[in-house]
Amino acid sequence: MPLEALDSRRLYAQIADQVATLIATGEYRPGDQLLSERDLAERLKVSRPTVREAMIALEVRGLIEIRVGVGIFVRARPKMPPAETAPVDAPRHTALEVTEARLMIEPQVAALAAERLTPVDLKTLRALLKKLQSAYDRNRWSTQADRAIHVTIARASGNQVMADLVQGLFTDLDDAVALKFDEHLTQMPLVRASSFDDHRLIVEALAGRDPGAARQAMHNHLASVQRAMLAVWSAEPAQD
Amino acid sequence: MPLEALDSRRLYAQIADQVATLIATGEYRPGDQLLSERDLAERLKVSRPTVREAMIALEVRGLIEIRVGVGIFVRARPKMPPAETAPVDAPRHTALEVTEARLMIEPQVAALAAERLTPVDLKTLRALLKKLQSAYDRNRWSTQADRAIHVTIARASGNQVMADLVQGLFTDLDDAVALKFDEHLTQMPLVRASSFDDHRLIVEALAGRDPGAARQAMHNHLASVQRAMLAVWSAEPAQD
DNA sequence: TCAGTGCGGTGGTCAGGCCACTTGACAGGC
DNA sequence: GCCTGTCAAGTGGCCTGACCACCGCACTGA
Repeated sequence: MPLEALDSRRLYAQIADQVATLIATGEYRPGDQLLSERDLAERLKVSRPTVREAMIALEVRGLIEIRVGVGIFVRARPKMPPAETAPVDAPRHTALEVTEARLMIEPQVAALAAERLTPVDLKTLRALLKKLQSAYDRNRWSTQADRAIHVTIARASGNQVMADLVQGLFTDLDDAVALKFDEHLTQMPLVRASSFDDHRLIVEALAGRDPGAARQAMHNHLASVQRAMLAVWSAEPAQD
Repeated sequence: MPLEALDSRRLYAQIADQVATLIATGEYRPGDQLLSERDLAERLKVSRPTVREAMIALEVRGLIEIRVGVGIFVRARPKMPPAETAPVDAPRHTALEVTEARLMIEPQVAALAAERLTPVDLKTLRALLKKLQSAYDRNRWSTQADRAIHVTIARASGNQVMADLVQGLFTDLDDAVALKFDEHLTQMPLVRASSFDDHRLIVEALAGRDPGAARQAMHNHLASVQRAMLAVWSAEPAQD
């Protein structure tokens, strides 16, 4: 007899594992709503604080999303095991925050890139712009080309740190909310037109090796993205 | 500008981040014992369950270890691959590049923080400044306090993305080269004096809630760090 | 028809309490 | 002197019961 030592583990961990298993096996599918904390507590014969601890553990692990006043939902998890360095709350980086961050960073990066970019960089940018245009001409939007332009500019700055940072920001945007915003872009011809023009101006400023113009162009672009985002948000608050 | 919704983050997350920052900046070192849950609750003016939630979040992240009946301890940093997007090879980010990146980012962050910082943030900054001074008075330099000031400012900006970014930059600096540079700081009274003064001016600008002054002060500081770095580099070329 | 509003459910947080565990001091037995 | 058992203090584990802020939605009145 192995002398007890069975479930000496803390209750919250046992519960968290149990739910994690249900998610892993597909019993709970992305988007599903879990029972409320009160119901879970009753069902599992534990107190609500203990359930909360388990939920927080799962949230930190990125498995669930807790929406205040609404409920607890299974998160879509397209990505790998979350690194421990990851921030505490799961959805903590909102699209709005990322945009604000981009607004602070990318204009500087663009200015630096204007001084340092190579002919190869410029060629790449022009190709991407063409790709953007071809989508635009078909009344569509190429998110891929859009992002590629920004990342290329960051790489052209010659600073690996900034390049990785900018690329990392886009990873944060791989999110239901952000993707929804992209859809809006596709739907609104005016926004699309202005966004396309923004990118054209940015590349032109870079081609002219004019740091000030590049900074300004990038700033204008992201500021208008931010405005559009706020408009969408206030007009149509949420919906998933 | 309606954008805010900063303090709406759950308490446990704020606490967890605060502690995580202290660990990241070296304020808390591996093996150190944290205050007891009860003491933390009292100190932070929150309830014990909230503290427990924060501790569980940190435990899940692998930052601390909770020993029943004993206390809570900072874990020795094992390995932890910094996210899947992070660079694979090690020394890819040089200290010089990181400094250039900081020069582009932190002045903006400081400006934002000047508009948004809370009285608590300011109190924290003043305490850190005092710590910096006490080291300075003994002809030494407190790298921990230095870093903590920068990270605190980033957190005070209210933008989690920027806060995490800045904190991440310091992780990049945990590097032989960077540490060597820090040693140089310790050795050069003039650099030390100027650096101390820089931090004082930055905090003053923040206290005055003057975004322009804060941006300028931060820029001056990092620019002089960059200059000192370049001087050291050219004077004593290689050696790694 | 549609903006306004109230209500029920949900998570967020709190206060206070009891329990089990760990540790270390200390007294008693060898 | 050294072991051993006891006991008290401190810590985390867990519970109860409560109040609040927020969200969604049905209902209501203009």
